[in-house]
Amino acid sequence: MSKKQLILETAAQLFATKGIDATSVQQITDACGISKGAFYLSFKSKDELIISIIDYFVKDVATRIDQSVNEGKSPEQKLYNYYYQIFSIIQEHITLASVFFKEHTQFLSEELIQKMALYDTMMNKLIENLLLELYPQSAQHIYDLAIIIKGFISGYSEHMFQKANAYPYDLQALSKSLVEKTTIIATHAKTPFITKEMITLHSTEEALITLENILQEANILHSYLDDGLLQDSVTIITEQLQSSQPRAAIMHGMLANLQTNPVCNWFCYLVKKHIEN
Amino acid sequence: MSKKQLILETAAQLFATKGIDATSVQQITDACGISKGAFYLSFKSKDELIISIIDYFVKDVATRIDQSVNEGKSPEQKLYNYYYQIFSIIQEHITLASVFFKEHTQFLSEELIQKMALYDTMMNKLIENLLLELYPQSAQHIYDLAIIIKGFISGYSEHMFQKANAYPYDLQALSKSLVEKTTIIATHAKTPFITKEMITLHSTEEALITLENILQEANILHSYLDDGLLQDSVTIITEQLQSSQPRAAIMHGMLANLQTNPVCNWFCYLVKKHIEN
DNA sequence: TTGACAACTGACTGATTAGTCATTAGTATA
DNA sequence: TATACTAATGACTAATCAGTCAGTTGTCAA
Repeated sequence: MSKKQLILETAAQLFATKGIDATSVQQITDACGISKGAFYLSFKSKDELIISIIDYFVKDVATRIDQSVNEGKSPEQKLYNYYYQIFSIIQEHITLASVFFKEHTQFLSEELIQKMALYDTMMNKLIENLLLELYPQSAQHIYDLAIIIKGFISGYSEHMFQKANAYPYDLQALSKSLVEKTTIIATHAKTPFITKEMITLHSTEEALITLENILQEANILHSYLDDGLLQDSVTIITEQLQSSQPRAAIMHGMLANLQTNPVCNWFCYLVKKHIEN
Repeated sequence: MSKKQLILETAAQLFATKGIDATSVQQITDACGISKGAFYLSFKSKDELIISIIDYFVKDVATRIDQSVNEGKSPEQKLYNYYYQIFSIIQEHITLASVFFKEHTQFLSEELIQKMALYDTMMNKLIENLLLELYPQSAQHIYDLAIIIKGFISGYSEHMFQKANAYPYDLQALSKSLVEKTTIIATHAKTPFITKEMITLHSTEEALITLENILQEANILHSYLDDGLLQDSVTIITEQLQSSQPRAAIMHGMLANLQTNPVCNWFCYLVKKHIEN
């Protein structure tokens, strides 16, 4: 393997595990067993390396997909090959792809990752309950449907990103069209792909609505407020929640106070859900 | 607005336009009209700020979606509200979202962006031709179908990322299942969303297969090779392409030489397409 | 063996940036 | 007005890192 290719592939590996900005040229050359100077004989700059890596993998992907599709005997088999080849490539480059397609993961703290997982679970539950309600006869499809719905959103939102300046999207028409498509799939699909074993055990939504978490959220909210009245309202809510007999009228009033400021929405939402239970 | 909230929202704006790493604390405080010290009275570190921003927006999104779904009178309307609310949020935070969901855009050179657009066009054309072949009766749906296919891929691949360690995916079953779902939508969908005016004019695939571009690719490939025989093969191909009468036997032999090394795939692919025309 | 040339090295430079802290400005109270 | 306290400042430090270049090593032809 040429030195240039060695650097490129080693760097791709490091970028995939540590992130791009967190990987210094020194670390790349160390991993290659060469000096820093040698690096600059192959690439003019770190930027050029990054661009080369992207270019390198995009070419590989494009070639393989095109070839694979052309090998299909029938149109249907071509479509099959297209899907199959793309997922094979993703599986092969899974770590690298995850960095280039969602670079942000690197600096998420362990705590935030857990929190995000909770939010995600919450949203999944929401959509799954909705699907069960809508298509009770397609219960075995709801995990596939949930993924497909997310896929719809991702596909059309990426299209929105690209056209951000051109046309204002007619969101009502889009939403209507996606409801139609969701229903079509729910009523006609035969073979679900996601099986029960493949589903992560859901961490319960309740983890978000513990007294402990609400008190923590109260602290966070407090630090965002500068209005003394609102700050006191938050404090009073925490006092009431911790007392043996929270008084409904006080809670109601305090929530009314907070509802004037959108920053408080999340906190109010949690408190209300907590009261309901 | 409290100082903390001011910093958070200003920083979110700056991150959205310049990227996270490229935005220094100094720039944030300048934009807020406060000193650097004041920043550290509100946030312990830049990392805490980043985490707070994510947390802040995730909470906002989760609250709004949940509320909006609950307002739906029927299950179907709830699904509609779900789609509608998500797209509204995306449209509202479009720049911020694009940074957090695909941070890499910041360091892409203008040249590479154009190249990527070409690759993208190439892949779109591939899938659009395929769809026309498969569903000639659904011609007015192919742009929606192309987006949906990308959405399927994005949805299931994200699921793969999460389960990377758990189960090896059965890619054949997945591909089969997606062919089925694609066909279901193609045959049953009534109202396309993407209209003709919304489609960007395609830059032609030919831009990739010009002699000029192939010569440039020859240079790139050359720099990745250390085997003299392969390097010479590349050189000979460029000579032949520039001569008035390229000799088929030579081209064929040189391509055979190169085909032994996967690094040459893309170059071979371009040269073959060029010869075909 | 010598000389010429290319490949390679790693200490060094200059620029940038996160985070600190001694000092100052502002404000409320007595 | 004097005092006490908090909020805010910005020059400074320490660390990192991309990129350079004077010098070294390896190679091959004469």
